Amino acid sequence: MPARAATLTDVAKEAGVSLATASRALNGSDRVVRAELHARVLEAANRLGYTPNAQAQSMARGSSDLVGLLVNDIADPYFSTIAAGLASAAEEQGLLVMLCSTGGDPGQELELLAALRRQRGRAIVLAGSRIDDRAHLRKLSEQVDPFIEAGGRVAAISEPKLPVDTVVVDNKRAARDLAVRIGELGYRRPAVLTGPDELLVSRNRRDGFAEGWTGDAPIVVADEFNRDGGFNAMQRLVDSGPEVDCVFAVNDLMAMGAMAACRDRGIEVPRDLAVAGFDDISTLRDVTPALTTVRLPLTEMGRMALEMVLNDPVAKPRRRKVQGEVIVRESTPAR
Amino acid sequence: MPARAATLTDVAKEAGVSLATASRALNGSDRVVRAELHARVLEAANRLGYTPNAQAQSMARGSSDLVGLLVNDIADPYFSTIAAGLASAAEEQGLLVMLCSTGGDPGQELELLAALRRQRGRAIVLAGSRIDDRAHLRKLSEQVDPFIEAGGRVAAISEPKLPVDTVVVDNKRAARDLAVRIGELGYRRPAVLTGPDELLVSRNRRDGFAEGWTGDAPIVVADEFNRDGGFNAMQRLVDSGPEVDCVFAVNDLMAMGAMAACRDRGIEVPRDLAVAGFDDISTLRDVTPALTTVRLPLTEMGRMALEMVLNDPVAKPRRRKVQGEVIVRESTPAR
DNA sequence: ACCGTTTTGGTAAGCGCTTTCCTAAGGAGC
DNA sequence: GCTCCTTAGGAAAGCGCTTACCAAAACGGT
Repeated sequence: MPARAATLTDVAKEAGVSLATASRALNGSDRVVRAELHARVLEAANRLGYTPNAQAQSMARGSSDLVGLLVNDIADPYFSTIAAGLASAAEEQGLLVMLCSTGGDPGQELELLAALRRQRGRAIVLAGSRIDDRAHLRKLSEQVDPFIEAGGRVAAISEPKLPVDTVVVDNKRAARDLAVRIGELGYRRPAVLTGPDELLVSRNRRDGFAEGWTGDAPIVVADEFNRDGGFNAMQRLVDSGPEVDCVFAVNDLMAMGAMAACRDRGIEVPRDLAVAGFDDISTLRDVTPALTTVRLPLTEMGRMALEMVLNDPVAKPRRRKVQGEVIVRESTPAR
Repeated sequence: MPARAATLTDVAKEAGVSLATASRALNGSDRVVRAELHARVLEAANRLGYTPNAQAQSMARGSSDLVGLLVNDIADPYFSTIAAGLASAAEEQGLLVMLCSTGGDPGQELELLAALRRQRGRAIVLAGSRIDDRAHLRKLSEQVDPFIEAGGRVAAISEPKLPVDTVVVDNKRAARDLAVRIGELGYRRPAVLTGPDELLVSRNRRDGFAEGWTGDAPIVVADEFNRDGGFNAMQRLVDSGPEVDCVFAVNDLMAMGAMAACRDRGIEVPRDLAVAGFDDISTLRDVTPALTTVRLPLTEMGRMALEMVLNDPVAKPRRRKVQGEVIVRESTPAR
């Protein structure tokens, strides 16, 4: 028993036909093979348990059926939901997804992007949050540009900082809408728990909220862009003791952290303090009090990105704006 | 400007050396290249923006740096956490992960497994929950066996139904432990919300709980293995109106659904009814009431699977048992 | 000065496919 | 019966690499 898989050559030999015929019979081609031979080849392939070698096919055909997906953290429900959408769309197209998780580290992001490039996939989707760092953006471009130059396709799901097709969430506007609704509900003194300043998502959500807010400028507390960041930011906010009747955390995970911090401090949500989040993570839809948030079509965004990246390339990068929908729930009752 | 990436041949030409020398200089080899030539090649590669073609390398070397990961649903936090662990371990090894999400459909699983096989990755990790279906298991084996025969490696994270290295969660025992704790806390009439009977995880958790329970056999209500399943099962349980003081949902998502159903029906958790889950999904650690559950080292399990699958193959499939840890929280207060 | 070892660069044979060309055979048309 | 198409199989040239294998040069020892 050979420790190697059957090759097309083996199949051809077994069927008593030429390599070319075997190829034509098995792996779709416009050329027709006589029915009898066709059957013989199929049978031989079956007998040998032949599976085409996709790598060799890509080489020979000059086109691969792999697409790369680069996310900040696949364990984060935001990204895993996007990934699910993209993966299901990819599957429909007969494509395979190569997944990379950067951990939010720009250096890592570059390295993984390079790895993805090496694989010569058909396309790469960048779903990491963009960081406002010119040097890093330039380095990204240095990877992305030649890949595109060589016929690869790239799309992003993020703030539109790279000159590629981008699914861009209108964070600012959604946050503005949220601020307006919060105001309408009768709140007067909001605080914003935000992520690091370099993170564009975080910044835009914060700024959007501030824009939409008509009263005094909200207090802003920054920390990490995750659950613990929300927890810590909330603690600091409480400790610094300003009067606040409502807290907007720039994502649902931070909001959960914030609510946990409230619990620790004996603050009851929403009686003593209202809380709102952003993203509408599905896993969190059943928490109590139900979280006011901004719903994003995450699955759809994954699909859209794949669709864009497979479309015929156009000279000018497309932008596809996605609007978030404010969902008011119990965590911000009318005052 | 050519619409194709620079190849090693281009680099060799540019540097005025042979293809072999360029290869040796750029892509690690035991053969040494004189410093001067080495520098010249590096420079040329740089000038041309050369990126090795990983597919071609795999072909030539006869070994790839891709590993496949097959999960039920990457949007499910259970799997996305495992994926995160596996991805980070893969990254450390310089491997790339190909991700497939089956949606729990066995047919899909087979198809995606075939796709993964075609890619001739170094290894494949099956993280889907095993279904108790001989025919399907046989079909899986028909894909797995030849892949292994041909030098591929396969591991699973699931119930040990396939003859491959497996990370197996001791679901039965953990559920038993949980049942014991629930009993100790003073509960007398538990119900179990379980998934479909074919799903082994679900069955083992249910059976384990029953084993550990010393009183009358718990009522069992089956539905889907997800949030909505928990919701529906809970509704049915309530409507059928038996006396129950505690509900064990076989995973956290079902538990969340169950709690939501309780809320709908005006049942207060944990005052009127206690609820426990399984998995300890990190996103849900801050819900109120805090959920009693069984903690699983999901990230670690992903890493373990990769480690196993990269280890030297041994004749006998290894089993690496993982124990869950019962975490009692507010949702099951002592009575 | 000579022979046996190291270096170290190059040549060419693959890896498993697809696809272009070529050629032989069969059919149509007159 | 002959030419002109059409059809279908096969030979072989790649795709972009790695890696035997070979050969030339440099080196060491005597």
